[in-house]
Amino acid sequence: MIAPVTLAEVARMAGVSVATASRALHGGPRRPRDDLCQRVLQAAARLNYSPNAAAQAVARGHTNVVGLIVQDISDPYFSAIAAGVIQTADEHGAVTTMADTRRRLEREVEYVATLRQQRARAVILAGSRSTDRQLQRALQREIEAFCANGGRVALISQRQLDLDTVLIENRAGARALAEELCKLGHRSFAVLAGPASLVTSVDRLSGFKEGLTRHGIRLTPDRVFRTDFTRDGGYSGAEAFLASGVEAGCLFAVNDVMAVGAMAALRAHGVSLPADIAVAGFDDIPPLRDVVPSLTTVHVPLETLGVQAVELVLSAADPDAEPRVKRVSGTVVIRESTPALISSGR
Amino acid sequence: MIAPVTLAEVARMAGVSVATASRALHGGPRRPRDDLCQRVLQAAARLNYSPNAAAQAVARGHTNVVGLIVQDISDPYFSAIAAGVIQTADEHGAVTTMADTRRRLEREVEYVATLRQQRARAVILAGSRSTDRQLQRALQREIEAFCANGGRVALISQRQLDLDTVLIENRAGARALAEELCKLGHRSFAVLAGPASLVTSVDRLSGFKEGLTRHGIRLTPDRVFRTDFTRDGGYSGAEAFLASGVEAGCLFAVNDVMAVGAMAALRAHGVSLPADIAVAGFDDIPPLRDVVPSLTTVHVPLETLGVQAVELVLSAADPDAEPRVKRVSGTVVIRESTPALISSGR
DNA sequence: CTGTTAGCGCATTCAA
DNA sequence: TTGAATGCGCTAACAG
Repeated sequence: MIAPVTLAEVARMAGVSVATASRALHGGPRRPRDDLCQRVLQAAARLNYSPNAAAQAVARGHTNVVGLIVQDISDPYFSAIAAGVIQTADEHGAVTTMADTRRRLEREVEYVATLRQQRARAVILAGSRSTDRQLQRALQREIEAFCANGGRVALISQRQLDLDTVLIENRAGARALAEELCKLGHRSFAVLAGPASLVTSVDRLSGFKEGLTRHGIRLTPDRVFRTDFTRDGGYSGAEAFLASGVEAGCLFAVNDVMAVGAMAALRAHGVSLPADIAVAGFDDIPPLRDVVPSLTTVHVPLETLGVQAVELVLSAADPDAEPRVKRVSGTVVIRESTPALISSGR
Repeated sequence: MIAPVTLAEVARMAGVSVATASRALHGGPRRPRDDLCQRVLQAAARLNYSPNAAAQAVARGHTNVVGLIVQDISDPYFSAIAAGVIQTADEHGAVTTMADTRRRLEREVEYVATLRQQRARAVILAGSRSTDRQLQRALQREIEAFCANGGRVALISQRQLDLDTVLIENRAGARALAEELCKLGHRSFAVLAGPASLVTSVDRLSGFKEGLTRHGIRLTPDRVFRTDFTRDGGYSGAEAFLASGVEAGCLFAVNDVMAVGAMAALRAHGVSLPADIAVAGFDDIPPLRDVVPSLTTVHVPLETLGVQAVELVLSAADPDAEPRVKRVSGTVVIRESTPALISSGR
């Protein structure tokens, strides 16, 4: 391992001081004379010089690293968000570092700590917040420490901890979906919900209930099946639903991956879709385009979520101004999985 | 932005020198006396000290950053690999930085350069190599510069540039697939291939041809449709196939996302699957579980690919020993999309 | 076993 | 405009 070329070597070859070399390379306001700049640039090129980002960070006091923490990068929900984050950070000349909690929310705390060590310029926490107070406290402490050092933080999900956030209107979206389904003539429902500790799941569930209530329908507890917030969770949840004997004309899974898993389970058990039962999801993840029957859902501009989070976190902002909130609403998209019921009388 | 707590402050509070504080925090062989360690640890805790990773990197001469460069993180192929990389890097105490070329292979060069600035410990290039000589040269130059500084590099795809690589046996996999399809009784084929500049596509196509040849079938050029290596590419490719009037009983898409897109197109044009035509893909991406009819493909352990790449790149290795190659073979998985033909006489 | 000292590579203030 | 000097936070030889 040959030691990398340093600024000093470039300066020497160019016959100038390191200060001049530094300034020439930066091209800022304090630009040296043109001919000197040329010499430095040439020397740098000839030596194949590459500035040491770590050293720059130490000297300058901050990095250009954006940390992204997701729950599961192989989930299309998160990979879509990640695409937006990576792309946008890159456009801003920032580097994206990624951590994956594998759905173990308590690990978010560790990762924020790691990012603090990296002196990341910002961290973006994507995914549902937890209802666990203890966890909230721990995360808050860690984030405060991070922010105390000048770091910026943004949440993609719910407003919590008083931070910049890209807020997804889960409740309103689910409510609207429920109403649309009712208008389609559906009257009996069952829901595949995620863990009670996930705010996203809680919000979507309660929003859905509200929507039904407006149409005089009450969703009894025995019609709510809790499982993992994943495709497999949807699968087993649907099986539980089937085994329960609950009669429902429409099954709402609180997110698309669960809905897709549920459809697979239903199909595997001889239920034909959408003839025997209607199914709806939430998120409108990209791969949904190829699901058959096409799935009714609530569209959320996932990639945009990532873009906005980066813009929020990278935009110059008063150190302690009010946290900004970008509200993102979902749009109900009715597709083949929830056909209108002729008997609805509409 | 309050300046972060430094080691010096911790040392002062603990009443020891920075060297001692550093050693106490590291817990290496040169551990200070027990009581001193305690004092340091306590001071660090009380001050909520967080070591400056950038400074450590500068002093130590290297980072613990692993850079991952993918073509498209929202493609399940890459997100699965990324999951493996992130997870494994984390287990090794390394941080993963991610770049996404958005399928513009020439950007790999830029990203390697960026990673060199970060003084990343290693970089992993996932995705097909290019057949473009010029591009190969540029990338090689950049990688050599990176390696000259002690960085390690691993490729996930094809052996190229004489580097450690997790090699996917595309040709053999495609060949085996073709043979299996023939054994199933299929006799007329068409292929949806990617750009001729992608080695992965080229290899799979030629492997497939070889397999057919062994069964006395020749794949004429008019039966090969070139499109993008994406879901949409598969969609439009299938449309081109349909429009061409080519008769084929089985359509092979060189990767699963293309196959899925193709199935959508076929279906949209009134072709029923698998009755009217058989379809096969390659990779066995996770979301394939929920495709109907289930897709015949060549299974590749994607997440494992990422794991192995990290292990390759993070394992102590002689600086200039022979590049290591981990061969990963694909396994043909016959599913519903390619039913056996009764008329095959088997 | 602990403290002192000298860098690491770079940005930047302060003189010249 | 340019250069010399200082500091960033930390690690690692070196010395006591």
